[in-house]
Amino acid sequence: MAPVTRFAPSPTGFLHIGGARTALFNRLFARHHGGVFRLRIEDTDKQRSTPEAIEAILEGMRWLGLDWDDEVVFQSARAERHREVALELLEAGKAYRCYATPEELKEMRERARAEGRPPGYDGRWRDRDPADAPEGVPPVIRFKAPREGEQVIEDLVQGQVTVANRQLDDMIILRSDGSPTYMHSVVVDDHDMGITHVIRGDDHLTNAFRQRQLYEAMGWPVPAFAHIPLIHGADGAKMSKRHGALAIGAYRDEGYLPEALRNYLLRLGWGHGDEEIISDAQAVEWFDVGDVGKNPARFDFAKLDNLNAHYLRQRDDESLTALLEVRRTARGESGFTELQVERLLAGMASLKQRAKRLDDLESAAEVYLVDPPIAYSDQAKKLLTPDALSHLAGLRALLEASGWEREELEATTRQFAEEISDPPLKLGKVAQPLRAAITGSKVSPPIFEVMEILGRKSCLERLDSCLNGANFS
RNA sequence: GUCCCCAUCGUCUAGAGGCCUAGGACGCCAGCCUUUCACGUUGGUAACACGGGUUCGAAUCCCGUUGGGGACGCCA
Repeated sequence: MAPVTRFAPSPTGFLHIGGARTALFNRLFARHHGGVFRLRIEDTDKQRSTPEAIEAILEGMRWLGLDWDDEVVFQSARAERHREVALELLEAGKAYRCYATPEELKEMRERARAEGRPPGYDGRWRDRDPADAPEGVPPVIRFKAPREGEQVIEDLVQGQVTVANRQLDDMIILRSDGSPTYMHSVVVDDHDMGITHVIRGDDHLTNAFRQRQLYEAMGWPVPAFAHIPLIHGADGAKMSKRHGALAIGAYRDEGYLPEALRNYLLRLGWGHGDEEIISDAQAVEWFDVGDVGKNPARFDFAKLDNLNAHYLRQRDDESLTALLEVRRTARGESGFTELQVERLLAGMASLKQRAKRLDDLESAAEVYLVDPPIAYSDQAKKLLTPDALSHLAGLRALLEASGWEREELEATTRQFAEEISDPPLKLGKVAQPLRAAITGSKVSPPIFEVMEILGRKSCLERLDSCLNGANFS
């Protein structure tokens, strides 16, 4: 039977990096086994769920390239069905009404803790006569969990994990307002959606035991579980949603490519021999959830950057130019002119070799985007000593008559430095100030390439403005 | 407090009793390439948490210690 997996985020925050990895693994597992990957939005908490968050999650999934099958299931739309199952359990004597007040519950927990017992509900309404029900108190419905024995889960990642039933209390499946709780909805939905493999974060492991009890009470087949370890921050602390730039959109904004993030996330907790650069097709072919490690991984931006740089170099120049334009218009600035596009396309090959992220690429691309007079960095100014400026003045005269292919430009500059200049100079002595004058920066792509792309007119303009106006020393 | 899980270079990992004087990648350091920066390339640094077993032999199996993490809501 082909497996059916699902990613089931709750829209109380944005899609974060841990959720993205969970979704990735679910998708890869399904694709690998020729199964189905579904998406369910767990929006049963009406107070905290927002339409913005739902949209952000869907957008994050799409951006990351995590396409899902079938329609998105909204848990809130299924409340009636959840209630129906809860009532069925009540009818069958596998659940009961409980009238305990929040104060009583709190006290129970405190006492249990003080006495060294597992904290939780003590079952005081479990076998009580319904006639004892207090007037006017709406009850919750609790699941009558087995008290003896144990729950054994054969987790695909964690291995066999056992918990004694006495550790688990009678959980609420229907709130006093009649709405279903998460623990209950998940089981009903996973069953109804035909989920065969529940792949989710390690933080749900203990939930699995309770959920297993419910499956059994309903006589439903228990799905396979795979609880994958959580991602930790660089400091080893857990990566909470509050930890700053962790929403998936933040990675996009900082200039990470979805394929780089996918590759990075895949290698967190999973490996395939010595493979580091793994294409989507290879990922589908190689990935199996059983190979996921049990130890939590720390998030390392340096490695992500390295992967991102790799995929940046891999991208074609057109798509990179388009990406740059999108970033720009997203800030409310105008798109590129024809000339700018022409220059970017010509220069992209060496530009992308120098960038780790799109924002690096963007600032490196500035050379081709600004009009003179250009701004000079402090380091560029340092390069433009009186001596250097006089060299540039000499070079300018030769440039006037030089061919403008990069090789010709280099030959001209070399000729000036090594033959005309007295005493002779090393190429760098002239090329560096030239770079500063043309680009306003100490670093850039090969200067003769930049000059070729910029064209004669623009370069001489920049040179003149540097030579005339400026006093850099 | 109760229960559960984890433990190989700084980080991600390979390793399923001899192939391990522990491999790869990122980072870091150095060399080469070079008009800068990068790319590329060559080399280097660096780990089996600790203590007991089991075994002819343990990073790999068992137990304990320590250290990390997670779960214990009418949240999901």
